[in-house]
Amino acid sequence: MAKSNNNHSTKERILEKAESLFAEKGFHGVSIREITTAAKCNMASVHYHFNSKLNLYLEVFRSRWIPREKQMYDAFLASLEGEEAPEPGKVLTALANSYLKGPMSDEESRRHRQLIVREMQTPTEAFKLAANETLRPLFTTLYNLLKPSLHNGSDGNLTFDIMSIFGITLYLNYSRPMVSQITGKEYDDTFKSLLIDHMVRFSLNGLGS
Amino acid sequence: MAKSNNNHSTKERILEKAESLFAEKGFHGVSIREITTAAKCNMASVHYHFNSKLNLYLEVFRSRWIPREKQMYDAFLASLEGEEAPEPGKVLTALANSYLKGPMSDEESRRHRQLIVREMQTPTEAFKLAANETLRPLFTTLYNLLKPSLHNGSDGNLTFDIMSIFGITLYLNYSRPMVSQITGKEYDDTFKSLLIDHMVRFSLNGLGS
DNA sequence: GTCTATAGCAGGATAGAC
DNA sequence: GTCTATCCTGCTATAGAC
Repeated sequence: MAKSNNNHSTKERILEKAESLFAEKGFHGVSIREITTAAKCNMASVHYHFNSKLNLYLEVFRSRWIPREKQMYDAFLASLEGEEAPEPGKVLTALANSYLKGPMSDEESRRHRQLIVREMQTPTEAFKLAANETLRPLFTTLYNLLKPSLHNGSDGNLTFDIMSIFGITLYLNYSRPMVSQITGKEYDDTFKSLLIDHMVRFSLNGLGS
Repeated sequence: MAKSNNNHSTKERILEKAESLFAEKGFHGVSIREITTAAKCNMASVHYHFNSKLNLYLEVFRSRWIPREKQMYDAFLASLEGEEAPEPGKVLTALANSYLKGPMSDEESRRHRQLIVREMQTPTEAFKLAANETLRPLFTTLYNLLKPSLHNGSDGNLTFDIMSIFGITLYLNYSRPMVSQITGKEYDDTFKSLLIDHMVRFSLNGLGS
């Protein structure tokens, strides 16, 4: 299948550049030409390996996005060390560390979340994949972990709470340019850990626990 | 300029359909053909009235998005009735009612927020316009209204808090399909007021006041 | 498995009649 | 101000050599 004497086969290089460009510009904003130029190969390779542009896009999710998201989910579970009923503060800290820190570079994690936000706006088959294989399990786990700690036992509220925590997490992805544009201030080194601290504090307060 | 015997001139019909389609599919996802078919006029009209597709897109912001956002901002200010130091609960309730209820239909307000979220992901000239003319004033106003009530006097925290409130507000726009897809539950009539209640409660808690 | 060459089509933009 | 007709570019996809 892959050329055996290459660290990164053409197929892998295409997937990598495709993910990066789709995240940055969206499906319709990128051409196959652009992808293959970046991947230093010919346009025809995309059709040889993936049949079509749309299928390349879906393959980005299948072979890169979903496995990466599952890794973060596993890291999240692992950092709770199988505790029966961890406190909400511990749950949210574990969540933030696994999903916002994790092993990825800033750029990689930014792209990762850009892809799913684009899918939320204009869902394709990829969103169903992501929802069923990663988002729903995470939601269910969070729901079960947080439910016992709430004095206010309304299920509906907790559902919305978790959606808001998702929202903050995704949205903070875009905060750096926004904060600069809107407040005029500049953030750099400390920005990431500030975001994580904020996310934990705000969400924990938001839950009302 | 406009045909005087028409309630909605061709120019207006183009703007209206363009806004709707750009919101739904993004700039690159829509063709001029699609817009003019929906507006029941010919392709050449776009170039006659707007010179180019990009300029039509920008004009959607200039002549529709920004005035609408300003209306909501004014309604927000009006509902505070010039109080000196309203409590955070009152500020957030006014915010939610002006920005999430307001005079718009559900579909209209959904499109309104879709446009700005797309700009946050892939900013064009339109984002600068929106940031300078509407988002920054709103941010500054909220900052000044909320600052006196906080026991924790850190400026940086309040900046992030407001960004998170923006995030929740924008993200809840997409919640209905998300909640259904992820939880399997269905929401309908009561969904909107549930969202508003949730947004006020969660944000108020999040602020820690 | 990767390349060149090209088919075939859809896109934005323009010219000019009315 | 609105239309028809058309240009031309850039796109996806395919054929076929190596």
